[in-house]
Amino acid sequence: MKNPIENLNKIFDSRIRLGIMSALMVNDEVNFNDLKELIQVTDGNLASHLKTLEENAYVDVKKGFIGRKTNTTYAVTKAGEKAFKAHLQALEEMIKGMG
Amino acid sequence: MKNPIENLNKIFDSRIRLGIMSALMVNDEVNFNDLKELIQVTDGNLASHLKTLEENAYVDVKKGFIGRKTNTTYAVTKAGEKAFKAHLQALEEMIKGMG
DNA sequence: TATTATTACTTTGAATTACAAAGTACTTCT
DNA sequence: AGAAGTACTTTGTAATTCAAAGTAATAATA
Repeated sequence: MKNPIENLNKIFDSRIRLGIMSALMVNDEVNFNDLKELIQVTDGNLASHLKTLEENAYVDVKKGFIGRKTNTTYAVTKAGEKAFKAHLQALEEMIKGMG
Repeated sequence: MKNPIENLNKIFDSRIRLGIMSALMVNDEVNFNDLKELIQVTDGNLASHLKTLEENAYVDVKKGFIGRKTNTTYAVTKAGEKAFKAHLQALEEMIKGMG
């Protein structure tokens, strides 16, 4: 038997970061408030998890406008997509290893 | 879009507890040292994560012997199996939600 | 024009969690 | 007798997580 968790990415241990990534994998971009609504976190908390993802270059920020209102949207980077897919792969292997 | 993480079990956010559960799902029972080897944790750390799982009634302890040596083995409970399967289900739904 | 609201944060502080290391009790092997 | 193994518990620290409050900029409302 081999270590079932060695290929899991520590960044994605956090359910909130998992949720963010999974939302960003589906949609080309998602704005701050929609993410907040979706994942049910406080804005401060969301901002700090997004920051962690940004620091790891898994997520990009795009500051824009809807009409005249500020609208910050987030999107996964290539690296983020790759890392997340690898994590899912590791999860699948862990589950498969369970026959 | 619905919250992708609401059905994830918080107990299984921890990679180590995930690893323990996944090892116990495959094998009817696994002893302390094999788990330690497999998951690569210190014994104190392993013991405390096992305790968390025991407290949640996801895991049972069986104290026995191999010859004359003490041998403590761990096994998933019915409840643990159910909870873990539900968690995996939630993960799968999260991934599937990603098309 | 004043004020209230909204967006997207940052900062602060507290609580929780995780971890390694050391200590313990019991047994077994040499 | 002494060393080693098993399965812990305890201790202390570090890291993580979180809510709440504060902030700055703009926009909507009265």
